[in-house]
Amino acid sequence: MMPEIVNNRKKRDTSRKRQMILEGAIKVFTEKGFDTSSMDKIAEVSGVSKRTIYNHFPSKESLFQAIVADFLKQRDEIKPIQYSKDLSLQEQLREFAQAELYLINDPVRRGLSKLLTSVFLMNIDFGKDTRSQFEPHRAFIQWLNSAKEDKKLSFQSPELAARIFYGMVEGCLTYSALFTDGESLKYADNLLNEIISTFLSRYGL
Amino acid sequence: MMPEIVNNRKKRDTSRKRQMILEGAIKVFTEKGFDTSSMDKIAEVSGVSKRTIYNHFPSKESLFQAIVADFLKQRDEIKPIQYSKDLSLQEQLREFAQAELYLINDPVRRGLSKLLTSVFLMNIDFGKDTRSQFEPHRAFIQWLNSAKEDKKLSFQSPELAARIFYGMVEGCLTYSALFTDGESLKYADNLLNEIISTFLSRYGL
DNA sequence: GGTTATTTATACTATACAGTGTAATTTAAC
DNA sequence: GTTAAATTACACTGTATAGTATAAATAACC
Repeated sequence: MMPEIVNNRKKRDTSRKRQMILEGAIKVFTEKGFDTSSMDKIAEVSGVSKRTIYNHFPSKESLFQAIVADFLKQRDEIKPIQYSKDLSLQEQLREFAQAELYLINDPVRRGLSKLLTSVFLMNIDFGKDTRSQFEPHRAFIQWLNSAKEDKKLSFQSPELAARIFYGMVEGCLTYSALFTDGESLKYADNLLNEIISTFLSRYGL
Repeated sequence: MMPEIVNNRKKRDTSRKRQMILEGAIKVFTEKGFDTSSMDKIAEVSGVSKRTIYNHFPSKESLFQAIVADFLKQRDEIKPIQYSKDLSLQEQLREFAQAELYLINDPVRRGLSKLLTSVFLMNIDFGKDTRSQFEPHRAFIQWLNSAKEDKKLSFQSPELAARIFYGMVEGCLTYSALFTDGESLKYADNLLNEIISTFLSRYGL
């Protein structure tokens, strides 16, 4: 954001401090979770005074929500995959899966994924937002239907096939990586190949 | 446990209160998580005085660990599946999956699963215990090898096949149920059939 | 019914922490 | 360099809560 003149008053650019706060807060929150993170600790790690945090965010919860919002926004910027007649199904499925893995390949994003997963699990209110996690299914279902029209796939229910694919990706890769702190990603290539092969064994033509 | 005589002193049976405490604590912990649960609240919900809790458990954390221990013990009592030449693969795979679903079919167990998943995610120390969650794979790998010898299955790597199966079950059913508070279990039958079909499409003979 | 382990009520300590008030200081825009 | 917004240091309030102390009440076992 650029500095603006409002009401004849100078406004300085505060985005740098804001960013420092967000980064520090991410470090602290992902280390130990929301409840056991103190604003004093966040201030210390951010290299910013506690008062400044409260100048930017009215409360600990709003700070957390800002982090969540940024994270979800970042995730939604992942490019949607369109069905392509030119690329093989394998290649396209791999791209779908890799978009899913984007969230857990980087340590910081993985930490946030862990944090949010943990919070969403125990918090009904937040949990509703998680439903949007299943929105990618919609795009994938369209992809499946396109592949079917293109006589490359065969299935009764696209919803069921979508669940199977994402279930494999999440169950074999995503959650596994969250629990092992990325350790399990060593085998990700093998597993992803196997997931795709399995999916195509079932639905391929 | 039966009352015992130790050091010539009478000991009364305290297991009833202990049980009340554990049940109350489970209610409170699963409602809001470890950190935001207070011992006063647990005492109130348990119908027991706070001092009594501390007579049974030296700290909040030890109370929590007692709950965890009970839960994991209960889970380990699930009967292991042996390969059978008489039952169809479908039937046997279904049993494996249903053993996995045992943990999330009941609301209380599901609440505990959510709680522990949430805690394990954010707590490295606890996380190690989670590895034992992958121990079931060992029995399943043996099962896979038996099925292979019996010329019913074909695969390169039993480890990979096992990951695929459990990945599907966990990704499609377990985690889904945790996030939707069991709502997603409505479709569990369809999904389980599809999982088994998919698995056998890939590895069946 | 007496003995005694267990439980309870109540009050308490100590600490951690979210959030605020304020005056001094720094910093960027002009 | 002046000005005002932004930041800082620091002291502070209020509240929540883990864990303790203790004396009285309860209940099980003989």
